[in-house]
Amino acid sequence: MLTLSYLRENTNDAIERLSKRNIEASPLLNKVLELDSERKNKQTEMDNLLAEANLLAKQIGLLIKENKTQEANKNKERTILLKNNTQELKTKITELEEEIKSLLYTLPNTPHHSVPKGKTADDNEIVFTSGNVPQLPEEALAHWDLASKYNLIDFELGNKITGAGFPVYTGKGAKLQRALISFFLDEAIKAGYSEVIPPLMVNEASGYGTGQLPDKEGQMYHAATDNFYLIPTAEVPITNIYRDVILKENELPIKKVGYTPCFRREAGSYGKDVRGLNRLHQFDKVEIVQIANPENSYTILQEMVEHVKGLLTKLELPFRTLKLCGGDMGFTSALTYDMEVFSAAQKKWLEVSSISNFETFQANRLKLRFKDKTGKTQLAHTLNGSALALPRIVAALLENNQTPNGIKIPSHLVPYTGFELIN
RNA sequence: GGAGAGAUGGGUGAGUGGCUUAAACCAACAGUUUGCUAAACUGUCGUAGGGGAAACCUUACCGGGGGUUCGAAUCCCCCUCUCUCCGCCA
Repeated sequence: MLTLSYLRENTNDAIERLSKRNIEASPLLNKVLELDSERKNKQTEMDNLLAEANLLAKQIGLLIKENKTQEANKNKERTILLKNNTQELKTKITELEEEIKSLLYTLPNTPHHSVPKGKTADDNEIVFTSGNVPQLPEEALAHWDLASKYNLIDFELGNKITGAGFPVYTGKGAKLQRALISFFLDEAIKAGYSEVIPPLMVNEASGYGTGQLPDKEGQMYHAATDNFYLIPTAEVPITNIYRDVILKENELPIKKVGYTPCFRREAGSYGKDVRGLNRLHQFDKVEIVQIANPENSYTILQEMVEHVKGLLTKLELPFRTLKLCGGDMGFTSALTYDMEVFSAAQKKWLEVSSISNFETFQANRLKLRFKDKTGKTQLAHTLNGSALALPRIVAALLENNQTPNGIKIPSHLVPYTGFELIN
């Protein structure tokens, strides 16, 4: 949620930035500012009445002690009158606050000034490309065929146990999952992140904190009896560690990494690019999260991008980095880089990571703040990125590294798998 | 699932209707002293809203929501959570 003070003081800046998302925000912002100033007036009015009532209440106490009952009763009448008036004001103020909040909830984050204009994924900017696209022979197999040829993943079995999008990994397929998870975690720890294993279900407050609620309610699995949500990403529980927290400046940046399964309903995306590992309801992901001083959060974003590039390089996968355009960026992000690997048999770029700076958008909802040098409390910046999401990495590894003798494991991964070849 | 006890500031913890402007201690921060560290001493030390150029003034907040009262951390009702014991169970 954008902060009111930012919108008040930088109205035109906000309108300009939001226009990159193809949003005409000025009518809504004017409405918000109008309601806000009305709220302030009512607040002042109410405070004055309450101040007088507080004073009278104190006097009544003294008067009763001195047995001046008559005067005390006179004051009582006046106080009752004041209280009645404050109650109306209170109701009005609450209404105004609710209205402002519900309007603000509909506004996405303001894009960073470097975000390109654009409407769809086609308008994203390719900022970096690495590695050569492998040329596979005619008879090369897609990963779902390789998965069944070598007994790595059983999609049908998952279908039986749960449903579509819940694969069962078996044998070397299972070991490969575990190897990738350990590799990603170790690399992150080497880069200074500290590991956490968070809960896989979160309560409503956490969902609101990172912005999945109320925006993407339908995308999360919901355990209705207890009103818990299955996490769509480790970002939710890990960032919420710092909900309602005031950090010291010297504690920043905070760097956390966590592996979790992720659960996504993917409502509305059936039938489109869902074959094999391309889109699942449950998948594994290692997530990096940082909480940063606003002064250097964009340096940190670059550092996170470099970290993920390093992972893909070590896995010897051809990849490219995209800077997302305004129209394709997530609701809560100010700047997002996507990482895509090339899956050689499908002949497609697959998104395997999304790295974003949310600036204060999440921190505002989370009430995640720090005390700066001058002793002032201000909102921190939150950032996160996948490092990495497993299924599409596996898809690319299987397809790109297939040979007549089997599938070759990249050398950096061999210490984790314990085998060099899947055959 | 059953029974009981609780929830007060960064922490411990006092506070049963006005003397609370939430005590006291600890932690933290700044300073004095010191060759350095420690100790001691002095001071500062919640969050949010409103007013003000500022000093400052003011309002709300003692798990959450409602109520009683001129006045509530304190009394009443509802909810949530935590702890202890019992039952079930990895």
